[in-house]
Amino acid sequence: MSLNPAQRAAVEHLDGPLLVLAGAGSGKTRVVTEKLAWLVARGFPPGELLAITFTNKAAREMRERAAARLRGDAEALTISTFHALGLRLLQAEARFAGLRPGFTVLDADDSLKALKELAPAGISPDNLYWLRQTVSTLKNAGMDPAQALQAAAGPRELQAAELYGAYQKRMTAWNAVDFDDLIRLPLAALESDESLRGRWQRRWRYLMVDEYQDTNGAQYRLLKALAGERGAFTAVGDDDQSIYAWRGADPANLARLAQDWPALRIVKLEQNYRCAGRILRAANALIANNPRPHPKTLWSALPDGPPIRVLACRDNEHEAQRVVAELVGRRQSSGCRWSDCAVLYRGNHQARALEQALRLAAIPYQIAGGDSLFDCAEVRDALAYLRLVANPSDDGAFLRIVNVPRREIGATTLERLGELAGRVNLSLAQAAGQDAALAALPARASAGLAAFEQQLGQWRRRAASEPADTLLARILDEVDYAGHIERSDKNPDQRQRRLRNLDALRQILAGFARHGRGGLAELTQAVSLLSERDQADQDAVRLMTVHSAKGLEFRNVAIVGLEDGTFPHDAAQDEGRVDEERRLFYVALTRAKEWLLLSHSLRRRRYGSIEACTPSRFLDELPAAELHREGEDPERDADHSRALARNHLDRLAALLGD
DNA sequence: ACGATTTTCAGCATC
DNA sequence: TGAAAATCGT
Repeated sequence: MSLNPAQRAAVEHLDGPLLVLAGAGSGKTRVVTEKLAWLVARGFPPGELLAITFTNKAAREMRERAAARLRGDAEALTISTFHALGLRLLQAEARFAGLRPGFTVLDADDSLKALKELAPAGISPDNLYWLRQTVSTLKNAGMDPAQALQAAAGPRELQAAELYGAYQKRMTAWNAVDFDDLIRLPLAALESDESLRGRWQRRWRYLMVDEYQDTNGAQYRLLKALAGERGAFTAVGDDDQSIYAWRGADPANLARLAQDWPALRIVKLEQNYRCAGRILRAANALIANNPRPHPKTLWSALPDGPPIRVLACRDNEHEAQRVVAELVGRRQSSGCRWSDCAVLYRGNHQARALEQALRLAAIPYQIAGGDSLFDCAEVRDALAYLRLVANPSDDGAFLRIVNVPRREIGATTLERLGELAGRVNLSLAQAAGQDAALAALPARASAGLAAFEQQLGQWRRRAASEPADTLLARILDEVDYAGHIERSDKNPDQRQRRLRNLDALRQILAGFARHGRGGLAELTQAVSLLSERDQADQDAVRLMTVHSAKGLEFRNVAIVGLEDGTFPHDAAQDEGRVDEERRLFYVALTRAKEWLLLSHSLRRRRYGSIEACTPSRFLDELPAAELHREGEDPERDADHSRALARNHLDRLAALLGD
């Protein structure tokens, strides 16, 4: 299949900066991979091409597509998330950021803990939340603590700036950075040092940025610093799919491109290769209600497809049952797999009713999103052990596991140890290895600490020769972590799950170790950036929020909970936020390739009480001619019950057959 | 210091 | 409604 004219123009434009406004399903990933291939064909060494994405998943997918297209050349490409790129810069230029090699990358949880300790005692959660948000905003504006202090406009801002300073001081002491620093510190280094900037600008001769509309201020400046005057880059994005403003994404970065590079060329990709004609017309009509600086009209050469149906249901249980019944019917009539079906919703809690209905119907399902492997306490504990082995100054890791499993080292001991460590400018783990510090503590406490320190020393010696996964297994065994799980968790299923999680982590580490390069420090740094969810390729209906469906496509899509207050969400009252809700609904609609089902209920249980609700205003923005609105239909429900029963019997027969 | 009970609160979620 | 945090009672 060849490229269409717009795609070709995007691929072959080399003369100056390019912004590709890629509509939903317009073959954006294809353009990116083709462009990489084209650049290589034009004589760009693959090692000097850089493609930036936002998620590890997107990076992995792009790497796969590039490998399929470019074969061996793909290995030399740099395909990386913004944060992994920042980490790479920071590892290479650690001293510019005042870091020692082998620094730690703290995840959100650990950095919050640090912040909490530095905030005034007894601070209200609201205030803490605000402070954390503000510190993060300051960092994403590229400000350092001194600049933040200068810019502080009121007493609250001043408090935030002071907290930022204390926090950053602690991070330096820990030889640690947080996620925001992975952008901010390389950016500060590049912006302040011209020769450094020149060096990195020469390192990559051409840049590609995916999902450009999701960039925040700091990411934009990083891109600008790397691209430099010559503007050798292609940014690919879709302003109509900008749904992360609440997370700091700044759509104004689109306009900023044209300001900073007047030679910017804009190419629109408007042919959609994904959605049936009807679905696309509905999506176009909806998004036309938004203010749009670069209006696009998507068109599709695909057939119209089946009608788009709108179900009015009694309540959300009824809604879930009807949607599930429709999926059963759709599967039977179209012969699709369960995994061709997705049910999308606005908020995670809406999954519950669907889950119940699917379980009742014995249909396999898979809930995407939610908790990743790296959110589990046991995995975080295990990583903390490795971090501490790799980096004795990692106080965060030390505090996390010094008493897990129990070593009779309580808060009082740690406070004393902290004091002593601070006085001689050592980390907690280092202080625990000093006789002088130990002598100042009660005998029982110092004995426990000394024993722990000794164990650490042994692991550290092992770490030189042993791969991380075996080392981890050894550590967990020696501290009897299994026993700790046994004691702390009463539920046997939970215990099983925890052990499995640890095993999964070990396999990930083994995978990393097999790929070779890097010591334990590099490895723990890299792992802390992962948040991969194991997406087994099972044949199951996908349940997910619209946000997590972005970038995906399914033959059959149901969107539930289309009620005012749910979608658009209550909290999006002011117009600007309704626009983003509308884009979100636009994203939801354009996930569907063939079949689209929309549903809303007339009553909804909300915070315990039941209330009546009206259909989403977005439904009225869709062209009525493309919709089949259906109320309750007892006859159809009866049909569906029969279909469900048949489905049960089929499954039973299949089970017995095996 | 811990487990049981009461109160509170409610969005999406990347690295 | 239900989960998580806060508080109570030992």
